[in-house]
Amino acid sequence: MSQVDGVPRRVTIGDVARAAGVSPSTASRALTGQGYAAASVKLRVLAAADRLGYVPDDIARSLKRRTSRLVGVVISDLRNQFYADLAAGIEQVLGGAGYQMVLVNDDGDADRELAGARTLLAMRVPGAIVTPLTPEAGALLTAQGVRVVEVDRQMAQSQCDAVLVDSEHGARVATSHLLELGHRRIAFLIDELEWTTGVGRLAGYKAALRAARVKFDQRLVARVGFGSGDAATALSTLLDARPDVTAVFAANNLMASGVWQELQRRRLRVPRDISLVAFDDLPWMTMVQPAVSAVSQPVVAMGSRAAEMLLARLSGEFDGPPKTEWLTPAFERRGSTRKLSGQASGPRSPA
Amino acid sequence: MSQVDGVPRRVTIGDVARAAGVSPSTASRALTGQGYAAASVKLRVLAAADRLGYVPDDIARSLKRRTSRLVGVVISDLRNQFYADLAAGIEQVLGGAGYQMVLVNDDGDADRELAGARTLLAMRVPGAIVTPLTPEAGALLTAQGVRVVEVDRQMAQSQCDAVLVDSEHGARVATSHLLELGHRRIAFLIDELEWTTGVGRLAGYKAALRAARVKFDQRLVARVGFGSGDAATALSTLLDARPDVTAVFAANNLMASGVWQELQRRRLRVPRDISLVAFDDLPWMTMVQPAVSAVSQPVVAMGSRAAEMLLARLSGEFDGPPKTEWLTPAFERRGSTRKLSGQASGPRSPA
DNA sequence: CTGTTAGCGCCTTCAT
DNA sequence: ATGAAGGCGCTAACAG
Repeated sequence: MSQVDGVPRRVTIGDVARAAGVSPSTASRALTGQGYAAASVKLRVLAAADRLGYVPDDIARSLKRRTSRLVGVVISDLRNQFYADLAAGIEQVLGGAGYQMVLVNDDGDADRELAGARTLLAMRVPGAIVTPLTPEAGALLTAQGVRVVEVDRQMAQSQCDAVLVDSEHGARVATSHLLELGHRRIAFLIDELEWTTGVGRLAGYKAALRAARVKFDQRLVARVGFGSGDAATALSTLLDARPDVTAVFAANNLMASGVWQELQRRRLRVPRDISLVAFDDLPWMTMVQPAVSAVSQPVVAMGSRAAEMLLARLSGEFDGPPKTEWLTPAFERRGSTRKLSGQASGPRSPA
Repeated sequence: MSQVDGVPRRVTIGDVARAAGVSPSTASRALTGQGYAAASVKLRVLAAADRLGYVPDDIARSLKRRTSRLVGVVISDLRNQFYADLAAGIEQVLGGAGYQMVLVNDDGDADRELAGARTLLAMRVPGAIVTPLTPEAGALLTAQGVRVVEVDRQMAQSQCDAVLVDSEHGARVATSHLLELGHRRIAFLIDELEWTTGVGRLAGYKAALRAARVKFDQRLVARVGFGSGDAATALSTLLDARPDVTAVFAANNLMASGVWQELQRRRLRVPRDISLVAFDDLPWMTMVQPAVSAVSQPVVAMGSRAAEMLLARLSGEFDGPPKTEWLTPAFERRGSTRKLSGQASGPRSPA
């Protein structure tokens, strides 16, 4: 009955069938509810299964059905709350539908992204949700029949569903806010311009300037590395070169954090000496004094929505051509932005 | 060759074998490296596999081997950075060893934890890492031969490995710090006293008081609900009842956040009017002014270590009785704590 | 409504 | 060193 090590052999559907006095197939039908099974028999089988502590083997089931109940989720950095929230939203919907989430972190590395895709392929996942780094990984999966939904950003070439936030809109609103307050020289910090996110945010910034008839100045745009201290350094350099800057737009939460630290280090008073807006709203932004005005993205909802779209694809309920959904971010005006005072063109007052 | 929908039938080891002119068994040996295979044959098989884009089917492989390369990770709340960091640490180690992480969020609900355990059982995971809510889930897994490692907290009855932070030590150091600064009436906010974490933190707090010969006052301990605003409310009630409180110990990052907000709302100046220490250090604690003194836990390392222990168990490399490892937290003294001024017994100055 | 048969894709004896 | 055969646990046809 049990093995030497004390772990009993797992009970199979055969055991249940025997205990209930039926064939394995009948047991299977009774258990899964697929196909015919007399009510009385069904009861007997269920009772036997319960009594024996039967747990169906998903592996065998998946092999037979040629697909699993696993959904791959490939994100860039779980330690960034943005991605964690995304994953949380995804997991919530997936779990509710009986699917499991296999989480792969690619650390922003395209090779790891591709390796992750290959792993998912080997696992025969029916679908995947990715924050894409390159078009390759998604293409590989799609080519093998895996349903893919891109979240947060979209790779131009990709031919799959996507759930995105309207970056352009968010950045435009935030920038317009600064412009309305009288700011004219607004530094724009961003760490990438390859994805729809970076491109969209810069486009929104520019669009707002254009609408306000303020000339775009390339030198106010700082392209920042991905390191944690890079934003602070970049801002430092920029502020030294351009003492006339009166506001900063940090294009994501990492930049915002670096900017905040640098402003503190320089003892610049926000918003008196300089105004700040961030794209992507995080809890710390309302804990600091003053709270940081930010473009708030519905991150968890974005994850949930992506999972819903994927599930609809998998169930066949939704079968049209690739669809892209846009979620609208909300601008949260808080204390870090204020009307530019009298000497609009004067340099910042030193600490 | 390919099906109507354009998705080619997946290439199996049989296809590879045929292309290489060998039998499936030989192809298997060549591909896995298990068993004999002539060098030349191996090369031919590998080439064929590569050419055909062969991806071994993990499901079939798992069925045969009766175990998968998936490790279950059950945590309480991915949106809490603590758990996200834990998961990140786990994923990093797991991924490096060719394992995948199935992430299950139980939302602090015992039923969901148990359901998650059952799912993992069905998936035939060889191991799981859990932040336990109850002993049941872990016991169920262990009983079925799944290797379980508990992280962060330990359920008394459990007979499995665990990686924990020394809560008692951390809380003692933080409390002693306050005592050394002259504080005598230190509020202690905690949301649970069922787990080793809560118990340990309270024990550390008490131990420090004892060492300083300060009488423990039960009325200074606020038992707080799990909601986001609960900590603020609880602190509010406590401060009203005890205007003589001069310092607050928030026993986790959620409490700390609630406390911070309440102190802000009351316009209490930290550390002048009241000192604050937190257990569990989060980024926002160094962004606010003053920065919050905190017991910093090696969260990512704890996750990594748990994964390492699990892998050692799975490989058979480690085979002794259950082992519990303790990681030591570090106290980060920052601006939120300061020496109690002259009128040590006077009430806080009103805002 | 039920049982028999077959096979998902792989690996692993066991012969050769 | 290689191939043939069998089976992991389950379920979908098919026959009854």
